[in-house]
Amino acid sequence: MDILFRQGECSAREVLEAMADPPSYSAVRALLAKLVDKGVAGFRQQGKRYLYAPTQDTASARKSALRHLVTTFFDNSPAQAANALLGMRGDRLEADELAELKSLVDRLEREAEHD
Amino acid sequence: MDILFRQGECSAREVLEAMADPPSYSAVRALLAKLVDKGVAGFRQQGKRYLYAPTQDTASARKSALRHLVTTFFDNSPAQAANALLGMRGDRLEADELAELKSLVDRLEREAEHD
DNA sequence: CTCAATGTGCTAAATAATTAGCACATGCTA
DNA sequence: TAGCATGTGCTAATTATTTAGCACATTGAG
Repeated sequence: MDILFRQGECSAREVLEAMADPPSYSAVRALLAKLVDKGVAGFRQQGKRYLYAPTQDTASARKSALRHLVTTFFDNSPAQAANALLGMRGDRLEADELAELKSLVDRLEREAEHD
Repeated sequence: MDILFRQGECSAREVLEAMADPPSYSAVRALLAKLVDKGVAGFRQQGKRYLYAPTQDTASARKSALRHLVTTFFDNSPAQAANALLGMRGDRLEADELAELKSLVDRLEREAEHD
């Protein structure tokens, strides 16, 4: 599923190639079929091949992944998690993203005072 | 593993009880034994029972979980992820956490100008 | 002490996942 | 057109996981 979310629509072979420690092609096909009949993935036919994609929309998948991570590793504190996140270096930090973050923090601060 | 990280050291039965859709007790025992011999979990004996815990330290487990999430869902942009995180409502947002966040954002801002 | 609860070690059977590999269809190139 | 690469549908066999349940040890209550 992670691969489908990261890469978007992809074929059985593409999923296989994206896997860290790939099983056989047959196993990947069986797995994708299982995801489909569990309902978490869907597919469409393009030419001769099937392209698989998650059924859940990205926004809600993101939200539940975040919630899970915050629950598991950060004792239900999103702020603590955000803190750790901003400490990750070496990745893109665009100016507009920063500005947005700043205004978010400001807003949260005002809301906190408000209580 | 998530359960071990969330709850810390726990017994086979506790793991079973914490599982969303629990298999049999035997299956949990087999699973924990497998985690141990894969090296990702360890255990110590307390009285008659075994308490299992992750071998990886919390800090690095957090870091790799974050990295994985950012890669999978946020196109490698920690700022975007932090943004989404701060948008999660209904959880603890302590004043000191906010202050820390604010100073972090400020620091990142200065570093950005610096380039 | 005696008994019940709870834990581990173990095993054998059932169930599920993975694998290799076939037939057959489609797209591409020579 | 013919040949090859790549795709699906399918099956049978191997391998892994899950299960129930046994014997036995330890803990705690009465």
